[in-house]
Parts: sequence; structure tokens; C-alpha cells
Amino acid sequence: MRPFTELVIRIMKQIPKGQVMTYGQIAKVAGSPRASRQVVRILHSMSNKHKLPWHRVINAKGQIAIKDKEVWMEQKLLLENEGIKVSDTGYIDLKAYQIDEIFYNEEV
DNA sequence: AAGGTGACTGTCA
DNA sequence: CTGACAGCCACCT
Repeated sequence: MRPFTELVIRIMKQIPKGQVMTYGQIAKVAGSPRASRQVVRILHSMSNKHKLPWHRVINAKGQIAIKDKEVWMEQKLLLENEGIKVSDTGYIDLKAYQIDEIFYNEEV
């Protein structure tokens, strides 16, 4: 497994309940600012195997970035279940919920 | 090997 | 806030 992949998984596992990170932010912390799409790919392939909090990952606009209607709704409910307010159009207040400090550590 | 694709992003309107 | 566009980059056909 690539280092980048491991980092991304490691980082996502550390997202605190009630807070979110954007794809680009994760990519940046993992060392590849332009690899947001890869973060998405990792989410696709590893989220259920590694039990990652995929619903805490949204796009830079602070919006749920999924097309599938059912999964979209699932994410919205999961977020609201953690106390995060999501508008009807899927928007989230990044200023209130996005992690601003990088808390990444090598241990895990 | 070559081209298409996507749970993205920043910019402009 | 929404929508359109052009970059980006690894994976799939």
C-alpha cells in the first residue's frame, strides 16, 4: 500500500466526531495538495474495510459532494446525528465544523 | 498504450 | 448561493 494511502486513512480515522475535513485538506495534510481526487478514490475503496468516517469528508464548498441520492441522504443523516447542521441543499457551515488545526501524528 | 472518468478545487460570472 | 470551466491525477477499459 502506498504511503499516501496509509496517511489518508490514518488522517481520516482521526477526524473527531462533530467535525469535518475537505478532500483537498486531507490531501494537503497527506502531502499531496493536488491529490483530492485520490482521496476520493481511497474513500471509495477503503471506507468500509477500514471503517472510516467517510461522512465527515466533504468538498471545499462545505457541501455534501455525492450524486447518488440515497447515499447522499445517508451522509446527511449521519452528520446530523453527530450534531452537525446540514442545510436542505447539503451545505455545512465550514467555519463552525471544519478542523482548522492539523492534529496529525505518526503514532496512531 | 490511449483515452475516459470522478463523493475535487479555485476562479469567474 | 448556483453554475460553468479548466486544471489535476490515479485508476479502469
